[in-house]
Amino acid sequence: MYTLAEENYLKAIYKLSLTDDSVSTNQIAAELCTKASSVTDMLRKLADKALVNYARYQGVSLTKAGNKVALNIVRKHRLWEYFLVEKLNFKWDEVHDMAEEMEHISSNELINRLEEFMGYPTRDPHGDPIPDSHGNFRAHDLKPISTMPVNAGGIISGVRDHSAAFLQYLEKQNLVIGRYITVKEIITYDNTVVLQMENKELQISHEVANNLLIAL
Amino acid sequence: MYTLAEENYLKAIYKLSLTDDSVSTNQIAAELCTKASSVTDMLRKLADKALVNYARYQGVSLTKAGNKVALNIVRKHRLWEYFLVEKLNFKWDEVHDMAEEMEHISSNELINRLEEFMGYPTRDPHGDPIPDSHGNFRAHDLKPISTMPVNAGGIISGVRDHSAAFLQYLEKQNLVIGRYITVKEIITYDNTVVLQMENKELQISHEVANNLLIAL
DNA sequence: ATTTAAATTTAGACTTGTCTAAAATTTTTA
DNA sequence: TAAAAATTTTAGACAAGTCTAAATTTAAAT
Ligand SMILES: [Mn+2]
Ligand SMILES: [Mn+2]
Ligand SMILES: [Mn+2]
Ligand SMILES: [Mn+2]
Repeated sequence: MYTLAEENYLKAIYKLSLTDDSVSTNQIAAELCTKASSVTDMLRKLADKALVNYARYQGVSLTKAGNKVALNIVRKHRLWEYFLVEKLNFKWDEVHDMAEEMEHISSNELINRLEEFMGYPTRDPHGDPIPDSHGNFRAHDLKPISTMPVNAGGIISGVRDHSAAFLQYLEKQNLVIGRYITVKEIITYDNTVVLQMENKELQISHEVANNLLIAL
Repeated sequence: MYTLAEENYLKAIYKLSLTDDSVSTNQIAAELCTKASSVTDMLRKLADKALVNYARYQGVSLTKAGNKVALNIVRKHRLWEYFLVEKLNFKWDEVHDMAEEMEHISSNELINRLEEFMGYPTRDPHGDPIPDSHGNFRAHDLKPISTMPVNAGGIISGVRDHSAAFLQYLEKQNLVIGRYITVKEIITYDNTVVLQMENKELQISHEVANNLLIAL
């Protein structure tokens, strides 16, 4: 239905739209590791197909149709990531690039059957919600550990940084999805957070605390 | 590593090489539903990359390197088909087009894990052999039913025609992989073959008998 | 309110893969 | 073996997607 490039642009705009209302040409270029001029060309094409609202120099947003396409790609990406981790025993830091290819397999019937095969999971390995076949999902309220007060506790439920390096660090420290932690102390000097975990105490930098999400 | 187009050409040449020693431009064009001029262009590129032996007007064959690439694509195609049928409950006539896309997912680690997950199957849903990770497979000796003499028996083990229409017909008649049949009679008028199956007698046309394979 | 800087778009070019139409080569047939 | 037919290749064009460099527009700073 849509080309690989179109799908990647729509997904990038979707992702950037989560934090910004209108998305800029340069933001998209950075997200896709491409050049602003290439982005402009594609935005014209997507606007012609009524997938984005675009007026030159004014930024871009997804139309209803564009949002639907983007959500379906996100759905496929996250279901394949779940498959790779739960069925093929990959680690959570290994699956992104593979899912990046697999999300473009066109058949919706295939992805629906895969979803059924896996028992209708609602979160991918990184804690991100998996849209159902109608594009609906429950966006859970998460906040970074860096915003928690001393003595507050919660369950690790997501990450902001999906890089392999960060995920590997978390895994090593046992900071994985589902684990309960409490904030024991915040060191004012550099905002290092001292966490109390099940059996040990652990200090994490503000940077890490800012990228690790807790369920409200 | 290789583009989608390159992979499709290599696979087509591989397939055609099974019956012919040297493959012609027109054969490839027919196989890929493209034009002879497009094929010529690609053959030059593949020859530059040392994936095919090509001298203009002389036909083409795969080099060792090209054969290895082609076999890996065939391996992926057949493992994904097996997955779709055995794990996601698709019918054998529904999986080809999906596998046609999935065979281009690049990760070999992924396909090796998938193979392990499924218990190292050796045949795809259509009876075709699945090459292992080194490209080795046992090419079984099969012959069409149309070559069997009266009273000969054997196990249905493969098909020559992979079209959905043919596969659906076979399924309907219970002529599926693994079933034992004997040739009861051959009607000389039009070479219709009368089969004795477990519980019933069935007449199949010469055309069908020619596309349905029995293990020797 | 100008000037400067940053962001964005346009112009023009390039690559991959495809096509049609014409030319060249090989194969077939007479 | 020479003409006819079929196959294959070349020439030239096009669409998708990308890039660099230059021009335009918007935003920021004097
Ligand atoms: Mn991912
Ligand atoms: Mn994810
Ligand atoms: Mn197939
Ligand atoms: Mn098959």
